[in-house]
Amino acid sequence: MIPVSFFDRPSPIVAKELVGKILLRRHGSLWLAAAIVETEAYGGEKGSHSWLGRTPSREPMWAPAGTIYMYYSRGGDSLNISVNGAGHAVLIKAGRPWLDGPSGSEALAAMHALNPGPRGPRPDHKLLAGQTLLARALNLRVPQWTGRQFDRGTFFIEDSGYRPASILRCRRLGIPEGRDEHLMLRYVDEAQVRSATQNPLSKRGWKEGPDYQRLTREDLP
DNA sequence: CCAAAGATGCGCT
DNA sequence: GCGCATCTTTGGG
Repeated sequence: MIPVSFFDRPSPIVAKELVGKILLRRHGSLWLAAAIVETEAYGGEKGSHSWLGRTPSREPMWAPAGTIYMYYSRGGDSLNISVNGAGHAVLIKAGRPWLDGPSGSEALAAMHALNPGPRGPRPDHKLLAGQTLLARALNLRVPQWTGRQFDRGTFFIEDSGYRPASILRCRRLGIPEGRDEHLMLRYVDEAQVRSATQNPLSKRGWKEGPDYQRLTREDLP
């Protein structure tokens, strides 16, 4: 289990270093397992939920680093973790099934059952390719988890040793104009980009440098 | 009580 | 790329 101190750092650092880590979620006798493919960092800037005001449902954003913050929007639950800084957090935006987990392919079948597609099963690489899809496949709901801490008995994050060879850093998605939408606070494991919500490389008009940057070995821990 | 927005997902073109 | 379904939270009456 990743120590709480991991989260007690600025949101861009935590967001970048969470890419490739493993979410482990107990489901009956199984452990559902997913590798994190995409994250977004949120601080005190506009665009962050904390900027909208401190309300009961957003309170976990101000809780000590490592606290789970979940919210419901547009028909689905989303998973976040509070980090260093008042009202700062990281959003877990996409993942992929991790078959080297404790329950192997049994966990994969369970995740498919928890998150079926509208017309039959989804392709494996799309099973957790979105923030609400990820929460659904891991059976994470706002009422049960917001405001709580990770716990090695039911839900925690592990370092498998996997290190992305390159991470793409680009703009966050869904941020309205005028709300710091240009900030480069989204992080995607380039090797797993087909499990991300959008591919920065194939987005029309986007060029390396101004629109996205590639972080490689020297930039990564 | 109700309207409106919201860190989205999906199907169709 | 665009429109529509989704449903909780919020804030104003």
